[in-house]
Amino acid sequence: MATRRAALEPVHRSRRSASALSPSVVVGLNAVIIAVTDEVPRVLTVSRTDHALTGGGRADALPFGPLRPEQHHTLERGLRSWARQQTGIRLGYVEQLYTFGDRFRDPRAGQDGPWMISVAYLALVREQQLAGSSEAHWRDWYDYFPWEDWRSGPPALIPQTIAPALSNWLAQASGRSTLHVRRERRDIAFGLHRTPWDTERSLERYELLYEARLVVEAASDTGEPAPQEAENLGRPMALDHRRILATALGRLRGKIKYRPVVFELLPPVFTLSRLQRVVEALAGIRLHKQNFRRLVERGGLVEGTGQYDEETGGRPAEMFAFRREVLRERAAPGVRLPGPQARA
Amino acid sequence: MATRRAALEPVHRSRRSASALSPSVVVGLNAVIIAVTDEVPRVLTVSRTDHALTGGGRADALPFGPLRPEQHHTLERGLRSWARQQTGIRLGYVEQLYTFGDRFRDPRAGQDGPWMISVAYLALVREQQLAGSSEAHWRDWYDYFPWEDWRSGPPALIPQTIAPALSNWLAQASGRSTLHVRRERRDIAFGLHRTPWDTERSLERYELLYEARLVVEAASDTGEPAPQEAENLGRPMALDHRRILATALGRLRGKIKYRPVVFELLPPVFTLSRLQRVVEALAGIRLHKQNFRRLVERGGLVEGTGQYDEETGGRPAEMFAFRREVLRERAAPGVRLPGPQARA
DNA sequence: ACCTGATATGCTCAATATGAGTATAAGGAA
DNA sequence: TTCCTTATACTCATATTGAGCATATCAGGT
Repeated sequence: MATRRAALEPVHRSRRSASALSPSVVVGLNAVIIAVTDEVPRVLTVSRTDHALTGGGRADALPFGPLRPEQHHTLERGLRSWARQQTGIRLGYVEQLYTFGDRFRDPRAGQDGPWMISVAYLALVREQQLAGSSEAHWRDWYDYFPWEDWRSGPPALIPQTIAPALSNWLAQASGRSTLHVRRERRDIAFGLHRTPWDTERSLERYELLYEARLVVEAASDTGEPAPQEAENLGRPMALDHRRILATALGRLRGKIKYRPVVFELLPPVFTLSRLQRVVEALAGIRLHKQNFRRLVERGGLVEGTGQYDEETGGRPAEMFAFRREVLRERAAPGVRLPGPQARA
Repeated sequence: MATRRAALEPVHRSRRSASALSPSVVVGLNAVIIAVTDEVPRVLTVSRTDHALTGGGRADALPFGPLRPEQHHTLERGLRSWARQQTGIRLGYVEQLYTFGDRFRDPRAGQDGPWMISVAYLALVREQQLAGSSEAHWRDWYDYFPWEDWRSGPPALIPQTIAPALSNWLAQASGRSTLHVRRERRDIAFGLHRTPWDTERSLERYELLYEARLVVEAASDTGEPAPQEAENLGRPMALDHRRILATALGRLRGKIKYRPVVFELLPPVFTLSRLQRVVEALAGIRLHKQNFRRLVERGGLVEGTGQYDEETGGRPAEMFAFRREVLRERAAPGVRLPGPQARA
C-alpha cells in the first residue's frame, strides 16, 4: 500500500505546487443521452461490470470516460469524444448537468483511494439506430423510475409499495423534529397528503428512496442486503448513474417549459400529436389535447408547413415545424404545459 | 496488488494508469456568495494578485481554493471550508452552479501546465458584517455588469456603447450566415430590435461581450490591448470569475421565480416592500407594487405576522414571514414576477 | 387641528389566459 | 353506408394579469 502510494506521488507532484495541493483527483465525464421513440423516452446505456453489484455482474451504465487534458480541449469535447467512442453516436445538443463528487467513491478504494468526481452532461438526439457491434442499448427511462410515469394515472406502485415503505422509514426517525422533516420531504417528493405531484422533483424522489435504502444501489453501497421492495423499485444502474439519470430527468422536465429543447428530439417537421406525445413522454403526464395545441400554435412556437401526414389512420394531420422567430418574440419560449388531463 | 487492480478496473484501469491517463487535473472550488443590503445585491470578493491583468496588479476574485480530497469529504463541504477560511463567513444555503473547464487555463502555465477545472457554487446569505481583518469585500454586483440594472429604465450604456460596439463586431463577420447568427445572438441577448429584455440571459450577454473582445478580461487573455469601450463595460475580475458571477446572476434570477430562495436573503420577518426591493435588486427591474403584493400574498408565499414596522416614514407596514406550507400546496412556489412596471 | 408628503394597503375593471368541453372534418375499414 | 379513428375548430365559464384609482396611517411643519 505504502509503496504504491509513493510510486504514484511523482506523477501527481511533477507539475509543481498546484498538483501537490490536491493529489489524485480523477475527473470523469458522464453522458446522459436521451431520445424519444414512439411514446417512450429512452436513455443510451452501456453494459459494464460492476463489482459493487450482486457479485460482480454486469450492470447498465452511462457512457463514461475520464477527462484527458492532453487530448480533450474542453470538458464538453471530451464528453463528445467518449460518447462517440462508446456508442458510435455523434452528439448534437449538449448541456452540462451537474458535477457529482459527494457520494461517489469506489467503496473498495478506501479512504486514500483516488477521489473521483464526475461531470455529467445531458444530450438530446433524434431517434436513431445503433451500430450493431457496440455494447450500447436504448432503454426506457421509466424502467429505472417506474414511479415517474403518470401517463395512465398514478402508478399503483406508489400507494402499494413506496408509501408504506416510506412510512416505515418515518417510523425510524429518532426525534420529533426529524420525524417532521422526513414527513414533509416524503409528502412533497411523492405528492402525498394533498401535495401536488411535481414532475420535476425526480431527483428528490430518487434520493429519498436511496436514503430510505429502498433502491438496490443503496444496499450495495452499504453492504447490507437490499430489502424486498427494492426489487420492484426500478432497474438498478452501476455506481451512482441512476442518480445522474434522475437529475437529467428533472432538469429536462423543467427545461422544456421555458426553452424550446423538445425540438432537438424531433425531426424538422412533425404533427402536433407527435409533439404532444414527446412532451408527455418526458413529463410523464397526459395533457389536454386541444389546449396543448392552442398553447404551442398561438404561442408562436410552431408553424404549419402545408404538408400533411397521411399515415394517421384518421383525418390527415398537418405537419408543423419549429418557429425560430419565437426566440426573438418571447423571453422564455418553451412548451408550457397546459393543465394535465384527468386520468385516461 | 493484482486483486486490487482488478477491483478498480471498471472505474478506470487501476490507479496507476488512471493517473497516467489523466494527469494533473486540479479541481478548484469557487463560491459566489450573495447578499442584498438596502436595494443593492452584493457579492463577496477577495482581492488577489492576477498576473494576467494589467501588469500583475490586484484584482477582485471570488473566494476560491483547490479541492483537498484528504480533508474535504464532499465538494460542498470543501467549498464551505474555503469560504469560511477566506471570508470568515459560515454559509447557509448553497447550491452548485456550474463546472468550468473550457476556457480557463492559466495562460502562463502553457500547454502542458496543470489543467484546472472549477466547480462553482452559489451561496445566499443574510446581510452581515465582515470580520475586519480579512481581504474580503462586499461589492455591488452591478459594478461588474452595469448593463444588467434596468431598475431606472434601460441603461444608457446599451444604446450608447454596447449596441454600436456590437454592430462593429457584426460587421467583422466573415460570411452571410455568421452574420445572421451574430445578429440574432446580439438581438436576443441584449433585447434589441423588438426582442424583449430577458433578465435571465446575463451569461449570454457577458459571453457575447467577451467574444466581441469588449471586456478587459478578453483582452488580457489574448494579450491584445483592450479597446476603449471595455473600460466602461464593468469592473473586471480575476481569471474567469466574472463569467462565473454572470452565471450566478442568471441562475438566481431564474430560480427566484419557481423556488422560494429569496427568503434566504431576508430576515425571518420583513415588510412586503422590503421583499419587493430585494426581488427587484436581483431581477434588475422594477415591479408593479400592488400586483406584486397580490401575487405573493394571495399566492400563499407569505403570511402576515400582526407585527408592524413603525420605521417606514409613512403608514406602518405589516411584517410578513415566509409561509412554509406553500411548499406542500404549490408545485413551483416562487416569486413569479408580475409584469415589470413601466419605466420610472 | 390641519395640511403635505410618505408609505402602505384596498379595490376595480378591462383584457387575457386557462380548463374543460362540445362540435365538425376527413381519412380507412367493414 | 356506417363505424371508428384522429385532427381541428369553436365555446364558455372561470381565473389570472396589467394598470390604475382610492383610502389609510404615519411624521413633520404651520
